[in-house]
Amino acid sequence: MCFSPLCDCLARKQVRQPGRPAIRPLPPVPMLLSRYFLPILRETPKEAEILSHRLMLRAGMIRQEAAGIYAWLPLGFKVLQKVTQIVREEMDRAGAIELLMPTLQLAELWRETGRYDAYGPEMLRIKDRHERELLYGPTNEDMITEIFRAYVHSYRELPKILYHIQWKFRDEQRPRFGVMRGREFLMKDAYSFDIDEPAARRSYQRMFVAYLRIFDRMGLRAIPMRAETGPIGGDLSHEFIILAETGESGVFCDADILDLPIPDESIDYDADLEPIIKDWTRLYAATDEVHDPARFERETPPERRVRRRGIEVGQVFYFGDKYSRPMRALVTGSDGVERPVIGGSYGVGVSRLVGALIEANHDEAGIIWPNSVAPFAIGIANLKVGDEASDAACAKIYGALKKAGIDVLYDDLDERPGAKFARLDLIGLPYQIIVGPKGLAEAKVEVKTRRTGAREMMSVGEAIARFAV
RNA sequence: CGGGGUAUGGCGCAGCCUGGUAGCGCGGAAGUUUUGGGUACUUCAGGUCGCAGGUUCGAAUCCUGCUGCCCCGACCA
Repeated sequence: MCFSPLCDCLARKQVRQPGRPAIRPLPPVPMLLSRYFLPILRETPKEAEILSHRLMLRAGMIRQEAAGIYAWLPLGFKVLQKVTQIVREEMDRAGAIELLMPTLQLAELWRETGRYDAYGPEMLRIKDRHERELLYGPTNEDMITEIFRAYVHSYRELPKILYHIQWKFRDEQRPRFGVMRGREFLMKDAYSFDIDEPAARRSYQRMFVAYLRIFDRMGLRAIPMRAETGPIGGDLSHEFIILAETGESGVFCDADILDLPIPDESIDYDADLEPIIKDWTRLYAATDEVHDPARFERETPPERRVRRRGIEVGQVFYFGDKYSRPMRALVTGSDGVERPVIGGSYGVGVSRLVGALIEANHDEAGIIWPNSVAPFAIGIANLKVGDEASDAACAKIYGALKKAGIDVLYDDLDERPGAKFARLDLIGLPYQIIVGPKGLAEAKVEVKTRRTGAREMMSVGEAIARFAV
């Protein structure tokens, strides 16, 4: 089994081999609960309807500041960072290049594509002190195209995929479901630039495969579903949907999709990705918006027909010269002819993913984080603070795990055991090491796996060896 | 954007109909007690009752306007 702190294969392995510890300590910030900022709510705020929203509020992950606008408290922010980092690593692996564009954009830019007037009240418009019209970016096609055209003029510099992870604002008529449908949200948006349609198709495939890996690393089974392509047409648009009871859209797919293999980290993005895409798009998969019952029944045997609910966590699409033509983002081909660069864009709802992860991973007691995104990998509960043996055992375990570079939260508060159990279960750390006089009387501590509820008594040394490599 | 709710201490709520010094539970502080799944008790702190007007001797309560938030629909990463 792989224990390397630098290896990102662990989340997936853990999902497929439940019960085996796999810790991914990045970035490790060991913490004493007495020094942390973790405002747990015992009762559920009434405004929270959906489960992930309730749990995020109760676990002290977020605080609502306005409709659809949230402050990310330390625990929530840690998860958000871990999700962000996975997205970043997989984009980088696929050859995309990170930059950072501003949240505010000039209206003038959006007028070039006609989108300033077309976008509607969903776009937040602002004026500065000089009465210049600005907007809080709901997306960045216009700006990235502006950047691209300023510097790139030759096919020799292509292909390029640029991305950033930045806050967006869409003034939704009705924000709800906590971070799943906020007005302000964190999104990874990537943009590809190619000389022609076949090349653009290859960029699309790169992002498609990268998306399979991103969600897989978070322990999510995201199903690419053919989506509406808008005015440009073509067959190149997919939504990535994860199955969850509380999903917003109905989902219909072939059960076999759920077992398709995910390309591992050794994948060569420069190779032909067509076979992978074919595998993943061969079987029926559609949201209720584009669902074709007749075709579903024709192509999918009854026992493989899956009818569930799903949450959209990503979308990829090809848009050709929709922006490059009006904005005159032109590149010269090998034939010496200047033509609009061919583009696509690729979004992942990063902050939404945090909510979606909870929707897909919880029980009555609270959240159950997949290892790869857990805010802390392990929680240590000292059931009797002040008891010499308990304090010493906890200190030893905490010190060893900390030294091993593991993200560990040590509950050193002087509280009742019941409160500690309830809190640890609520915040959903994958493993709990429970230390108290009863166990220590037999020189044992208890290691509990949150997901399965399995408990195992072992010595302090064994508990440390279990997690620290 | 249509429809419906709601606004009282950090959180969850009662009080409003039938105006008369603002209450309960949780949480917080101090203490006693307890100690392996949210312990019990005592004491304490904490609220211009969303905002602005109006009616009245007197308004959380009645009237008018505004705002925030939530839910149901149509729309969206």
